[in-house]
Amino acid sequence: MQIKIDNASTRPIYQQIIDQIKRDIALGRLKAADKLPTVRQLAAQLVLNPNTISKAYRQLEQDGIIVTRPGAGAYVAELSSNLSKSVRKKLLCEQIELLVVEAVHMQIDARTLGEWFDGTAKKFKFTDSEE
Amino acid sequence: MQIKIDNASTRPIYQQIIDQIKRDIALGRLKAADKLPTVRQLAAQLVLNPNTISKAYRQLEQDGIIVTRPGAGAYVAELSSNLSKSVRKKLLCEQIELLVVEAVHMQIDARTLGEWFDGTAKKFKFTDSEE
DNA sequence: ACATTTGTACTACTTCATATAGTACAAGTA
DNA sequence: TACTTGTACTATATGAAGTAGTACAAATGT
Repeated sequence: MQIKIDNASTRPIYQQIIDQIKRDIALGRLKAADKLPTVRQLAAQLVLNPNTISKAYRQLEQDGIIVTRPGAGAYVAELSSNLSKSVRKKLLCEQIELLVVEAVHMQIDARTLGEWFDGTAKKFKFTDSEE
Repeated sequence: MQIKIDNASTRPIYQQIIDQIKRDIALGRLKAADKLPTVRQLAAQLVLNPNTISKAYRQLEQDGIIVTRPGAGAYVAELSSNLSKSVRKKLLCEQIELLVVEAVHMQIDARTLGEWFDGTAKKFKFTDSEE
């Protein structure tokens, strides 16, 4: 596990850990059933309090991203979502709006933003389209 | 000004105000030189402390989104960005990554996400492309 | 069976962001 | 001059974030 904490960031540490684990899974670097570092291992490696790692793992388990078992460890779960399609669309579109608003205020034109979007999306392992 | 505060949201109130003013500008509902509500007006309307509104306005002025003058009021500024293109790209692409990671974990395929992205972007008034 | 490892739960504490409350002031407006 | 407006300041209360330390139940390895 290669996780980097940016202490200058306003983003909470436990959230940065969540971000990077979810990112590694979405990139395909972590796959279902892969073992994650133990809470104490990762805490030692990042020089953080174990409670902070535990908080990140707890949140990831809550969201169905990983499975944890005391004594065994933490493992990547199968991709799944218990949310309805409409709720997922609502959540994502809210995030898309914030992104687009930022782009407009940065005076980035629509074509350029679209290119950056496509270029970024290309790196990730999406679920197959249902066609 | 039509601003709605979601008290159930984890997003700070002053940030919600910033979000919605930037959104209205990006949508074209607010244009350069338009007058914003006074701090005390908006505080009374939303039943909030004037300091909270002031914090939002201060942040917006800091980001060059609005111009404020004591005695006169707050006005929408011209669109501009003092950031280099590379910094803007970095900031936006980080936000795009977070969005795409969320989409992958929600099992939304690339084509669907692209459609939602285009559909949302279409509503906003982008800077013209330089072609 | 036993010792170890692992995630979890809990309390206590510090620090910082958020939000409110109230006052005061300088600049612009009428 | 009287009023409005954004700003600055102090003080206070609340909650999140992070650290520190202890304890416990479940899984593992021997």
